[in-house]
Amino acid sequence: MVEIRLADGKSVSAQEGESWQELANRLGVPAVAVLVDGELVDIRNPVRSGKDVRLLTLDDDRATEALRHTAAHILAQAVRRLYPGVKLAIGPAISTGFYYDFDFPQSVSREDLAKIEEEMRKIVAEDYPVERVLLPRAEAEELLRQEGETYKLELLSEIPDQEISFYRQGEFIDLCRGPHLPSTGLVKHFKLLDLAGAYWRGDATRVMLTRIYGTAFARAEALEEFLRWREEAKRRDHRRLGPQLDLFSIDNEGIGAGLVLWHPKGARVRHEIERFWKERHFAAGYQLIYTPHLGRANLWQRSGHLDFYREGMYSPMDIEGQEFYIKPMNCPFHISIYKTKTRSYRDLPIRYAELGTVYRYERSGVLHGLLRVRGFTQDDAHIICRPDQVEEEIRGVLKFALEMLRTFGFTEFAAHLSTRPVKYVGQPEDWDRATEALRRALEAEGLPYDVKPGEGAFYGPKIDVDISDSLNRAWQLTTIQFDFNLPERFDMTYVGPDGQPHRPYMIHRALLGSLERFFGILIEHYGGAFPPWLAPVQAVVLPITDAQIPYAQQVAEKLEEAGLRVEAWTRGGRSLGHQIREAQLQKIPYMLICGAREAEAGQVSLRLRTGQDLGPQPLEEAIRRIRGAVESRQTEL
RNA sequence: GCCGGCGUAGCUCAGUUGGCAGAGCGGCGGUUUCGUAAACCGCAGGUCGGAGGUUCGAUCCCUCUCGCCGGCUCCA
Repeated sequence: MVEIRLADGKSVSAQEGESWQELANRLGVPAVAVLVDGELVDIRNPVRSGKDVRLLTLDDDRATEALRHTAAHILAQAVRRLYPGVKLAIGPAISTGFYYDFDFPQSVSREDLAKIEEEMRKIVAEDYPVERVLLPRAEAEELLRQEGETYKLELLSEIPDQEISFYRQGEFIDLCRGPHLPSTGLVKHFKLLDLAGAYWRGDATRVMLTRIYGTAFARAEALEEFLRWREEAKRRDHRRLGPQLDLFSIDNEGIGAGLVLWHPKGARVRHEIERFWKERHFAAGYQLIYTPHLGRANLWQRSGHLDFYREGMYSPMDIEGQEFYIKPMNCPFHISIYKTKTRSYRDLPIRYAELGTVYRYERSGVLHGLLRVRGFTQDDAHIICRPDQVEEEIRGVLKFALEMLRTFGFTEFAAHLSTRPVKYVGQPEDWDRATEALRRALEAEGLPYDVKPGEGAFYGPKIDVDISDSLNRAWQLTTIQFDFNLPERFDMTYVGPDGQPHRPYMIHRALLGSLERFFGILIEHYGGAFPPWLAPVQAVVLPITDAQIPYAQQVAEKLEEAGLRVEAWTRGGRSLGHQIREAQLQKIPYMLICGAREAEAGQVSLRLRTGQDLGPQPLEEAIRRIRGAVESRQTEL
């Protein structure tokens, strides 16, 4: 007998060898999968004891993974029917749906997706039961060999088990771990989305397969919502909004891929970001520094970059017989400043901050608007401190980071703590102290985090903070990393109370990541409609007829005197509706409308970007409102 | 880099089964002076991404090249 404790606290007992399906039937639950102590399990599997067992029905979000996995199999089955000779690779469920990788005998394009989807609908209508089949290893191998599934054979060779699980639906059978839904008829709401190349096992030295992406949901509304979400993401794409709002451009042919041109409006946003960033850094005890873009080969030799980071660096240039490299990182320069004199324990902590522009080689195919570029400015800083200061410093940085991100309108965070990998430098005691400091800082801030064991860099443990944007997409921004490598390599020291040299701790951190990437994320988060303090143009003055042009100019001057970024649209000949539409498309937060009545009374009619009409009011009142929103750096108008 | 798709006016896009290159928006000139998301008329604007080839003739077909978009393990 097996004792099973259900989520509602009740316990049930089941026969040894009984399946979850039989148990669910006995309890009258229309379950399609099971969650046993947090692990998704196939409903056909034999029962096992568990402390927290949930029988999942189709509409349970936690069953979605099984639903999508089954959808992937239906895709593979359809492709098999339509393209004899195709070989199957892998087809998992992913966070946004599922995919399946194929080796097609012929080339397949997007236009073929409709045909494949149609075949999938037939398979759903045919409603095959999905059976789990356990085969002895030899038989499994024989089956795959018969089918010519060379990729599956490779996967099989890596499975240690002697009994191999397959899933069968109709004429289709696939090597698969599961779990799956009980039948294909349950996959009602799905759509194929995309087609792309993907290396077998993600390895660029191996063959290129064709990957078909799709998604599936239990409810039609959820699928529709997902498709709407995708459309919205497309609409907010910073690569579309950037040129549209005249924020930036990238001239691949004229200048080079991955190199960003900041137009006046984008540069204004950047300036406001930098201004705020510097103000806060000074307040937090950082010292601002500037360092060059080039450094001699021996610098990069000593830092180890030439040994470990060469593929990310550009070829050296020759200057009077000396090799120079353009910098991929700022650290060696910061360290060089530290080393210009003897440092006392009393001098620490030292916090050097720089908006440092670096250049890194990225393969052409991975470049992506502002999010992945070859030249970018890191909001970099290095904290050099004594062992007894580590904890306070880390807490300070984390708190500082969250404060800054909140000001930019991000409120949802998730952190990751990455610990010591197998290959590492430095002393284990240092690693432990550093890791503990990171952990305690996360707890002090009440930040939810997960631990990624062994995921730290070879030179130190780290915290990464992801934000989630207005479309619920996660972006990694802040990173706080210990470095036990460079202080050693550069022999950084401070003189302790004992008069002896000691090795300081060095913490490397970036809060926003890079200004380019952060700007791209901001554009998408706000859909180009920046909060007033960041908006390149904060207000626009619109004269209703040409007679109000002089008044509009006066109004604009008043706003300028109040320190606001304002445009007066005085070219004339445009209807109010036209001007409003224009201002709306440019996402200018405030529109000050001047007609004859307003000019007469020294008023303006205030319209917000949100479409809200606040009506006529004294000019001073409008200015007060706008200044208030700007100075408080609030996200609302 | 690799696989698939795509490059036509400043922008969004039509189009030609190989025969003088099209619209809307934007720009410019004029008319209109207008109350909360597009007034009206006219004009200019193109090496049809680039190079080579096939052809009487290429934006269209072929080859190469440059660039863009989607993607390149969330392990069966």
